[in-house]
Amino acid sequence: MRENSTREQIITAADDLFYRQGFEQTTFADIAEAVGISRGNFYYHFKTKGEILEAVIKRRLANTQDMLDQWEAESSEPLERIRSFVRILIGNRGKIMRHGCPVGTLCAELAKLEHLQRDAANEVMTLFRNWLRRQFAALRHEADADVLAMHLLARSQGIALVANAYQEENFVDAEVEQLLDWLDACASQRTHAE
Amino acid sequence: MRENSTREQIITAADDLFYRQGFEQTTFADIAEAVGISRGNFYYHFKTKGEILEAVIKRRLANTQDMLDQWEAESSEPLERIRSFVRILIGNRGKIMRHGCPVGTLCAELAKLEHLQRDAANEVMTLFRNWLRRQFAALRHEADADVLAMHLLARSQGIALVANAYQEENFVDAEVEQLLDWLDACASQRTHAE
DNA sequence: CACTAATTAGGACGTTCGTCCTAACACCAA
DNA sequence: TTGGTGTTAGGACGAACGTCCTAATTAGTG
Repeated sequence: MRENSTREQIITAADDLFYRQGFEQTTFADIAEAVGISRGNFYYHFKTKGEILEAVIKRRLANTQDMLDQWEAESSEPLERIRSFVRILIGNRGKIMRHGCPVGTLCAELAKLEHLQRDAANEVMTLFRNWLRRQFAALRHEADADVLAMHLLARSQGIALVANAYQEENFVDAEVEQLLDWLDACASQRTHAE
Repeated sequence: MRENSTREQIITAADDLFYRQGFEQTTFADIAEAVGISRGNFYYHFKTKGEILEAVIKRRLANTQDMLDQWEAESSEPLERIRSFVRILIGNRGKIMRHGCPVGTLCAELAKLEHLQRDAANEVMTLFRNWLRRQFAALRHEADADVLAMHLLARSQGIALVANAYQEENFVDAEVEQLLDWLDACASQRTHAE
């Protein structure tokens, strides 16, 4: 159960390759080369390619949950917490322009394949959705918290997809600023309305 | 050069299958079965699978251009023209929930494959981008016409991607309404500012 | 050290796919 | 009818892939 076990290395390499090349496009040979092990060795750790995907999604779920927990720990202000979410578009700007959003691109690919793990991939997005919903609810937006969460999700996904297509840095920056403005308006609107 | 030639039928079937299953996931056998011809017959019309994709994108470019031209012909008001763009999210809501946006999903897939036709796929999106830019410019938003066009593109793509993941009709409707409100604010803001 | 279980390497196997060849068929002009 | 061109069917071919088996190696335990 050590951290750098072969199994963990396989998941790490697969996670990266699934993101950069997509699930279907990534072969056992690709992962084997990245880890530095034999191709036949896979069967001992994972019976099928789907099991590797399952493990990758499981790890992404855990990592995402950790990140969300950290954002909650770093600030008690829901507004600031949501800003942390928006800012990952800046922090990961380079990666997003090259390969898109890891969450969105995987959901999109598995949706087209009507893959068994489709629901599992969606769970990662749902993790963000529910977390954002709780933050908006804490912002006194109980009634439309889910609508706002979905809106922010969609805006982020749209930015990532278009950024991936055109690779224009300024676009991401400008959109993030608009998103932060929208967020401020969102917060103050409810504060003044009471 | 007749309309229902085998070549045209192949492009039609490939267009549909690429949309529903993705490019990589669609095989020659799939297309052959859909058209009702032999698998070996492809080589006479297209040398490679990439050539089929090329023809499909070419047709999509033409169809898109026709649609944009029609929107321009139907109304002389740029605001109303842009509304036509937004409303395709409603008109194609069912298809989008099932398979995503044809433009966005193809761009996303080819970006991951670093495919040769990647730029060609982006051209379809650019067709919308430039058309929207011209409409916003006509709305007295000359200075930020491209920024607004990109914003609308991203919003639309985000809605399509999230709708595809969650398949919630209400979400699409609510987002489209917000988009139309944003559009109205966009138009009146500039009108009142002069 | 000896023995057992865990782990790995290498490759076989069957399938699927894109590509390509060739013989046969259809249509049309002379 | 005859000849030629356009079109189609069927299958061959090699490569790539996921899967699976087995022998060899390593690590852990008494």
